[in-house]
Amino acid sequence: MHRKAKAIDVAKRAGVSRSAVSLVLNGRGDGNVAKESQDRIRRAAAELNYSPNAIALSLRNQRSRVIGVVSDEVVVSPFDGNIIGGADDVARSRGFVTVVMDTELDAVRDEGAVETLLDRQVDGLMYVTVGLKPLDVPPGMLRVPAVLVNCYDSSPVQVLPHVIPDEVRGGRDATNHLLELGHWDIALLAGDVESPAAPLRVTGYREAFARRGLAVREDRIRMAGWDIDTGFHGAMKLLDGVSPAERPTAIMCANDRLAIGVALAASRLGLSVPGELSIMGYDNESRIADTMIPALSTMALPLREMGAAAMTGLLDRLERPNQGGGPNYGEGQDDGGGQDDGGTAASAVDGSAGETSPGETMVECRLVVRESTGPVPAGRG
Amino acid sequence: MHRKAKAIDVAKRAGVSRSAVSLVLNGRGDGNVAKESQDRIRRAAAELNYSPNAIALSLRNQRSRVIGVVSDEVVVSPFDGNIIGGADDVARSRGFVTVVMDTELDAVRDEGAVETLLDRQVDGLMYVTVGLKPLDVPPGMLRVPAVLVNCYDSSPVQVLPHVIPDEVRGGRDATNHLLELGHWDIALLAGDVESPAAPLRVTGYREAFARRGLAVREDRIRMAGWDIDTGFHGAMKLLDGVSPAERPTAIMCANDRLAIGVALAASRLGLSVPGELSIMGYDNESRIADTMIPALSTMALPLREMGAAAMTGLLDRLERPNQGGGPNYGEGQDDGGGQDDGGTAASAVDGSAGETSPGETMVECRLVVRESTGPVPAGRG
DNA sequence: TTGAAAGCGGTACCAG
DNA sequence: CTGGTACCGCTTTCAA
Repeated sequence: MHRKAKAIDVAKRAGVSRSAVSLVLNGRGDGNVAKESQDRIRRAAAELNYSPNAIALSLRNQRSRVIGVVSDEVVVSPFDGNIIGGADDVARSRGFVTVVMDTELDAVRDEGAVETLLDRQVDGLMYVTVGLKPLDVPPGMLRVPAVLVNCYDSSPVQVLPHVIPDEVRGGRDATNHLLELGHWDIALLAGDVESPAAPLRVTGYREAFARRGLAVREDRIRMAGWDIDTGFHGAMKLLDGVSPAERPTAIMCANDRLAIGVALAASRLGLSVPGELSIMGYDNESRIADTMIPALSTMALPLREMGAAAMTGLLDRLERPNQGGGPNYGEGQDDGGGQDDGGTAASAVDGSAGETSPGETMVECRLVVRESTGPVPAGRG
Repeated sequence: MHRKAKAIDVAKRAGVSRSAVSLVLNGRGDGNVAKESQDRIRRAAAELNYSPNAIALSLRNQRSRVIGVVSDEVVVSPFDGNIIGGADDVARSRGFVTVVMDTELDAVRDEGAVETLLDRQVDGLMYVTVGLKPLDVPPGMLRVPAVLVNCYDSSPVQVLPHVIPDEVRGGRDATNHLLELGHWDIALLAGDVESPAAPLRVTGYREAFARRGLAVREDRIRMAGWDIDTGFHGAMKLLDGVSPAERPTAIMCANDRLAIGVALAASRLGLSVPGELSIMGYDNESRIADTMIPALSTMALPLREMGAAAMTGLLDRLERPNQGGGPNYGEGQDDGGGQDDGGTAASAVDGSAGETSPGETMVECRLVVRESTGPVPAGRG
């Protein structure tokens, strides 16, 4: 097992110069290199298993075809990994590679990660978070085209485009699903107030009621955290010792783990799901929602689509040179306005993504109906 | 916002040559550069916010201080991300960075990922899988020091060291925990046969019984998959319509989601946990095991420790040059033996990891006792 | 103590 | 159509 072949090795073997090798292997052989030489070069390259040294290439070309992905905890946490999957798909299909660095929620580390990536000449940067949240954008991110996914610039001036799920609509559609099944007494276990996603989903819930001219009972909305135990306790309060006529006929949860807690409570109380109680999840957590007993109806986050939309927009900006959105090379005076508007990063992904405001792309959540929701019990319609 | 400063900019600003800058910033200033110049250089560097271009550095030094991590699906799946977290911790503490590429289970892509990483001059490679499994090692991995985590070379000659959890011992310790609580009729929901982990955990279960001279009832062991629904159905078969004297007093599950299914079955049947039935999980899945109702006793996989042990071993090999284990540079004849024995990659991590065979490091799982296990019910001891 | 120059592996220009 | 050469940013050796 010898060291890797380099261009000069190929050149020697084919009896030509390095430059010829370069031209041919980059498809610029015709018109510059004799057909014969081309063949010999290609053959030699294949035999030596030659591939150009990406490092040297990056140095020479001043671009690396690498997109740096920094995440707050996408890698180590069980959630939202598919954002990176979706982003990586489109990156690869366009000849880029992504390298991921996870900061494990250490805010100091993200600046370091960005600098490291920048020092490695990444052509673009993408920041991905677990769960929707405002982000203190590391300053380095402004030096190359960049995009935020599942998060948004917490500063008043939004310089970077971002891609987020349409949580309001998600909450509304989830509620609508229940409304359409005849439920009107629908409790909402809504996560905690610190998370930006929770209130948005609540807004959607309210909108769904409002659009039908139905009043929402405020005591049906409970901030209940995000975990199984809080879902359980929330449900017990709603259901335990309450007469059938008084209890909600459906419980909508801000995530699937909450829904597990509710299901646990229901079965402890001997309530059948969805016969006596419908349960709606959120997130469509893989290996959870689909295999629950009963399988959870839920609202799927469009993770892959978000990643894909973000990467598509980023690469579009990258490959459309001198169109703004690129790094500020400092050549020429910074005339006028000053603030870069983020270019046109938005890109529709199979119809489910659309640009909603300059630099903001919202992607629709997808309703997944399984077994945990059903018609409102007789007598409560 | 101008383009990044380079060494020559620092040199100009400090009124010295590029070489002086390089020397000083690499700590080799004393004895080569006048104290005064040193100060000026350092000041200039700070003012310009200079950091060397890592690409140029890699090209020049032929080493990048980057470790490439390729995973089958660690990033996109909800599991085992902490292996990478643990690995990254030690890499950073030793001045390396890790870049992660996920193949999303596409066996073709892993070869490509390895080549991409190699072309980018990574100093070492680490392959991480979700769940213990044999691996067809991509040939490129043999070109630099490399290590396998949570997987092992499927070929007969094991050239690469690997770090895996001690599943047999985990199964044994879990079973022991139940045995110590007085249970002897312990059912085992054991995953599926295709996974290497499942049979190992079963082996541990058998060992625990054997060491106490207890016979295991074969009909108590069921291959039940890995998900909530299969756990539920498995438990229903064990418990539904079975008299208290006949049913197992504890169910041990091969993972935590199985345990959720069991808990669901128990509450549907009105069985209290752990009063009438103890439930034991495996994996200590975050946000699941700790928040279940009741909180799950489980066997924690030593994910961070595995990652840390693997990275420690890898870096040790890397920084101990010409000691075998490094890449074969092809200089000098390949004398004798031929097969690289993998060097001494094993490294103890706070006492819980030990080398068990050449190139194999096993890390102990950790028993986590919570609320779902308790003393055997009266009358069944 | 300092600066000039070579070279890491490529690409691209330019003279032959 | 071909080969020589400059250059990307940095480290390192060597001569002044």
